[in-house]
Amino acid sequence: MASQKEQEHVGYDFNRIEKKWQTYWAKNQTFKATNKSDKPKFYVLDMFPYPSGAGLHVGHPLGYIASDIVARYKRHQGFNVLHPQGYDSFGLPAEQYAIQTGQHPAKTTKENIARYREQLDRMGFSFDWSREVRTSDPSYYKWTQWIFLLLFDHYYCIEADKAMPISTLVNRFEKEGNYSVNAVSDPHVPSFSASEWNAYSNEKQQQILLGYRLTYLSDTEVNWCAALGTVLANDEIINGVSERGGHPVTKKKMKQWSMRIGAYAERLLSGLDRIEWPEPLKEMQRNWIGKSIGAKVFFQVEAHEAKIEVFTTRPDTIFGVTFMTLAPELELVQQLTTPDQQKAVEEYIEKTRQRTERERMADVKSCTGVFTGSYALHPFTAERIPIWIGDYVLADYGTGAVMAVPCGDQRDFDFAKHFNLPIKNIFKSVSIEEQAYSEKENAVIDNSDFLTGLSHKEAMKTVIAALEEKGCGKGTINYRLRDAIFSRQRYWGEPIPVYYVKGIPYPLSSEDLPLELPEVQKYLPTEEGAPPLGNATHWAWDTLTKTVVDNSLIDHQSVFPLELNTMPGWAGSSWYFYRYMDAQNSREFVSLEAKNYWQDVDLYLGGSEHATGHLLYSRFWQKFLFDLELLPVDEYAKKLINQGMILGTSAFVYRKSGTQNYISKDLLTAEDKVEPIRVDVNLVNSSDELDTAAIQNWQPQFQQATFEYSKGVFKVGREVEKMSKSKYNVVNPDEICDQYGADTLRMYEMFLGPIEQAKPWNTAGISGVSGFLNKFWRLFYDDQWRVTEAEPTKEALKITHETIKKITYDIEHFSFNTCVSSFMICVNELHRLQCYSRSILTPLTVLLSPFAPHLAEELWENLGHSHSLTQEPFPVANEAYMVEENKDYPISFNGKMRFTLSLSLDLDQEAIKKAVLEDPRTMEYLNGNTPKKWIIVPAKIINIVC
RNA sequence: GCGGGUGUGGUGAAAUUGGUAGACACGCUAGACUUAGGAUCUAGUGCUUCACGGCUUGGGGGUUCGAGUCCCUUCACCCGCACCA
Repeated sequence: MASQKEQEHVGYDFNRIEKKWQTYWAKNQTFKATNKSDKPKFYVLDMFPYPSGAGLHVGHPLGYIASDIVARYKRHQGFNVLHPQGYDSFGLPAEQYAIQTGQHPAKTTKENIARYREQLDRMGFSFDWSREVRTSDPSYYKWTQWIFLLLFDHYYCIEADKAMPISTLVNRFEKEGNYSVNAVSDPHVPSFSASEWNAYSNEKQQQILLGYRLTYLSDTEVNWCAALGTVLANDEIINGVSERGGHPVTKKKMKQWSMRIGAYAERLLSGLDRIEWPEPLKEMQRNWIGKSIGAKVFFQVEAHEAKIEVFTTRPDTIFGVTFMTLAPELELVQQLTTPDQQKAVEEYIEKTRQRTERERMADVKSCTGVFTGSYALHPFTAERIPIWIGDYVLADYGTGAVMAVPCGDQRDFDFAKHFNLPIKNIFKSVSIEEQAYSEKENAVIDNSDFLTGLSHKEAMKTVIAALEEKGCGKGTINYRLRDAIFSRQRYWGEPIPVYYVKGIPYPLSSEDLPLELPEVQKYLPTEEGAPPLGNATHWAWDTLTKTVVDNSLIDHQSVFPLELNTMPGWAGSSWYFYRYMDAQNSREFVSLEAKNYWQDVDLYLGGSEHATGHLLYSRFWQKFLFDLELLPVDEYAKKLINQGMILGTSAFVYRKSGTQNYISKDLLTAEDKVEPIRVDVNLVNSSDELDTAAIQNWQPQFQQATFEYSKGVFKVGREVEKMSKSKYNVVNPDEICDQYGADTLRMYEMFLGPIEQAKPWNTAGISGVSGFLNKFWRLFYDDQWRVTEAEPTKEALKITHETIKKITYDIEHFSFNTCVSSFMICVNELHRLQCYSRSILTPLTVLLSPFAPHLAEELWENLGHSHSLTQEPFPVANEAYMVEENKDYPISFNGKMRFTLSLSLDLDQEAIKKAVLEDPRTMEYLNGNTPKKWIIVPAKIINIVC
């Protein structure tokens, strides 16, 4: 049998061993975590995968391997480890597959999950599968919907700086109106007294309350992707096109659910300082939140009731204002436009509306705008300031209006130059002939009435005080973070548990959750253009009659009384790490005992691509649930590591234009006109040589192909890019497991390089790791059992303890690649020393187990143990074994005596000091012409002190 | 444009606080054993030189007895944000 022959030279039978131990672990529930333990807890979490139809490729397990090493290591260290896994199983691909094939997304999702599970199991991960979650499972999304209802039922109180029940807000409105209420709200909420509030109709009251709720329904300018038929969140758009599919995105006004994440902007920002997340990722979140400190200024419009509110970070430059610019989308624009400018303004608005996001972004340089015909009055000088509109001003940042100070802002400067508007210099001894002067530090304000002569800092203070006193401005902090759109026009997502009466949304009772997805005939929008759930009319009425107690509250006139949109992908992933703590609980989202015991995630592993999506939204929900005292901490992950992506190495063949003739890469010349064509990387060997026979069966287009070989081989071109099915560069972990075994795959992925680095997959080096595991095996077996009871030599002890020390240190620092190297050195040494001593091999087996768990278990059993080594204490290095008798150790000597030994032995520092001072070489150094700052401690000193 | 990161042999990469640069592995070269194999083992392998030696961490400069590591400057590549007032 071929496989037997293979095993013969491979050394150990990984197929048998891996299957054996995977079965053993499953049967004995070896990795099941308990929610009660005397041991300290440790929670290691992976970002759960979306189960796509393509299955796992070798890039996916990278993070899982790293986290598994940590989980197993921590178990050895005596921790009660929670290491769960689940599936983020709502999502677009399953739905698009459903549209094409009519297969229910639940069915394909289930199949994909089964496939994922099979692949994950093969790699020997120590997941506690009894805690598995699936976001698309009603028993899970029940609680996602429940959290939605909580958000609906709360508002953000600025005084308390936390979320509070909407009922307390209603109480205040009834007693005092909203004049003194300090809450985060929609800017359009009117001011009212208690008597006005009490006189409002229920609809009006509900409308107002929506302006306060942490999730709310509003007409929002959204990113509409026509090709996908849905809206997209800002983080789902990359370079102006949809992240998924790369379709164009335009602005559109729609009634949408949003999440008032802006209320948490400051806490999301300050919380970053308390968590150990990668600095670049924190920086990304800081940028996304985009805090800027400045002021709001109100400009009275001449001969008009309206005031224009602007936000500026440079109120100190207010005397440099020569015009104002409004975003074209602003409603105010209609009111301000004078009759003779009407036509121009309308045309301009229409033009900007039609531009896609991408066009607008691509075209940053051109300067466009129109004069509205109106003027504003300067708050201090009452000068007339022309009001323009221009699409360089964004409607959804700040107030959508800017006071233009061309001398201090380059964009205002360019606009002024382009439209020949005046430019006034308010900076002392600075030329603004060529460009604006945007420097803050050295600016001295000039030509500015009471601000003249002040520095930027002083002027800021003075002008804000003056504005506030005059009642035409206010110091303000502005955030770039925008409220997150929460509605998706999709089928395969959590239904939003809301019904409508006269257009006003009311929540379903939490008793009636989950609101389950209905069966539908088709997964496309209805003919009226409503989302797919619009196809399930009977479902809507059934739900209402079953759940809404008061029949009179049901709007029988409505065409469709239930919410048709579903939740976005990030809803289910924003809290799943708490569900793992108590996954089976049907009464609570997580029990008090479970959350109090596990508290939070100690180590979270995942990709940095979630920086401004999942990782920000989940922090937001965390803080909200913390405010409600439903969670014990307000940051859920103490430490986060971004594993780098494993990239594919695509292969290309070159076809001579217009022919079926392919030419080997090394024969290509610059004159050749060729088209590069991707071919399956599995048909190419590690020397970039293509199997030209196999490729003719791969795709029909190659059946007629002729190949121009070079020295008998056909070379392909290579390019590193993202691993993806469509690029034919996917390497399947199953194949690696078949050929080398899971332990080899695990160690090789770690060996590839630092965990945080992106790196191309390359199978070439795997034989080194495979060889190492066989060498390890051969310390135990070489035709026969060779473990001895002999006392190890000093040398063997030294290398062993050095290895233990190094690997412990490296695991703690997530430097798994160097761990593998240390193992290799150790095993090579032991072979050289012919050391097969049980007292050496026993600790090494435990040491290896986080990396190559199957092999370690097998060897452990062969060493005579009847139980799994999972809970075995991790070996501890004894550094006394590491001292070499005839080696000198450097000690640094920085003026003062300061000892830095490469060993952390518990040495008598005073004794060393004395010995060093007495050593003749010390005086030699100290008296030498070139004073050295470091000296060598002779080995004998260490020996003396030891 | 702004913010962040990375540059070390043919390749992936090591180098705890500044202290023998290139550990470990792939690849390559030679050899041993072989029922000739993608097994195992030994030796060699940064560049340069016959050799002694010299040079070497993208380039240039600085601090230091000593710099891959710290500082300045410059170049290249990667990632994120992008008219944010």
